[in-house]
Amino acid sequence: MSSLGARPSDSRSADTRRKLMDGAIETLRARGIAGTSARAIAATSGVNQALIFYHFGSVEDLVDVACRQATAERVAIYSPRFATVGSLRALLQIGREIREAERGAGNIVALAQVLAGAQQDERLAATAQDTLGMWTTEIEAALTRLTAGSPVADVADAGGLAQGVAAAFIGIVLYEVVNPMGASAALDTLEQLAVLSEVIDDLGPVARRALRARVRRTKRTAVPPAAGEG
Amino acid sequence: MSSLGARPSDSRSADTRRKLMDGAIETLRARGIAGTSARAIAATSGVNQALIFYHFGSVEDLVDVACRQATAERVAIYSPRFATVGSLRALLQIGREIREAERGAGNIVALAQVLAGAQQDERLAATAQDTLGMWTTEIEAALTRLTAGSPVADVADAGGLAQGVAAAFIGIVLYEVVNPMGASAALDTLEQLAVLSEVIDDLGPVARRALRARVRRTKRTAVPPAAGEG
DNA sequence: GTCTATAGAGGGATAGAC
DNA sequence: GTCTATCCCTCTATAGAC
Repeated sequence: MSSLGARPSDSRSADTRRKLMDGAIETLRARGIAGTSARAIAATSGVNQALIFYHFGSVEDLVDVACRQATAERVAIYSPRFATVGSLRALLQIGREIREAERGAGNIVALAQVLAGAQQDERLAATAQDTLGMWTTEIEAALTRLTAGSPVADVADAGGLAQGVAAAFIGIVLYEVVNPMGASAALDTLEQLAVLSEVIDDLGPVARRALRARVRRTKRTAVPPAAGEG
Repeated sequence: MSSLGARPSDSRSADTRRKLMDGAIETLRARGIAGTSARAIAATSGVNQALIFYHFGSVEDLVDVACRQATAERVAIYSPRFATVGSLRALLQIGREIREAERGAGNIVALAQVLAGAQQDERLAATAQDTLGMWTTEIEAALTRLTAGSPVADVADAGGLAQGVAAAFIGIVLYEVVNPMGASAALDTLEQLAVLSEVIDDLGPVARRALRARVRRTKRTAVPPAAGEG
């Protein structure tokens, strides 16, 4: 109301908070979990270092809030596409686009860093669980819808598959910096496995029934030991 | 020869180097890439901090040498099994056992930390590339052998699949701390996808030929867009 | 709400005694 | 080859001026 005196929800304050949250993600991306210090975030944000503690209490708290916010925004962008995607390959295509977009903006890379830090820090573990959960929820819903009635659904439950896909995605993003060609090949392979599932869905009813029966039978058998083992 | 005066290759020196290499891996596992300092490694190893710089030059150099050595030793243990494994499911079973064994010793967890650090550090990137390469070489050889003549080989090249499997494995190991149940479900799902490939291999020649033709056709078609997209 | 300055802990790396 | 002691840097977090 008054032109002087900042209110708690002042736009200047909100602006500072926003700059720090963006700066935290950018710092995670560019300098990793080990390099994400209060000083580094402040420098990236163009904000005084002491304001991190004034607004968020600690660096960890800032990282937590920033990741939740950034991930929620990213997921919201892709959510309509997850909800309407028409095939497993198209789902993987969304994955490719997210990966491409993230090469610039870098939110997945930031999440990967948080996940690495989560191994030693319960605070970061909670952040990682919740933010990754935002993605897996979308993926699981899409997978459930797309595999309904397919023999693939007999073989893999959507929840486990979604978590596996998300974890694999993180691994591939990390691996990409080390070996860009390898990461590409890995994604191509995932896509081709999706082709396989489409092919299976397109089989005639007779072949499909035979396949389904065989899946049930094979799932019950033990893993055959390798040659030379007891 | 003489009982006094340490030679360069003295057993005491070798012992110190060994303690530091083991300590570096253990520190990576327990405290993460961010917590792997010279002081922390020295404390874990029970060795004076200054000896890290005397023997290895820098902390990064020690981490590099330690990872290469530890990974080579681990790979050597599993190499005979990779070489004789008889099915994709049995291959995944090896993966499960490695994961179980690593939960205690922690070499894969250490590699995951190096991979996270590799995003910002070229030295660690080289370490990560080479050590992960030791694993993917084994996996690729096994996959090439196991998918020879199978329709799966038409769909996924062994190199890309091996890199994808290794990257996914790292992702799952990282995810495990955050969500143990989810990581288990992810591995179960991978195993069940392997079942699917066995089922495909067991199809009769007619169904197999049809499958193969359809794979070729589908690989050429574009991804159908989701509803509501341009 | 934002800033400067600083306390106090921990970091890499080295000098020099033994 | 090993150890102590130390330099100088960066870190988190806070106190206090504005």
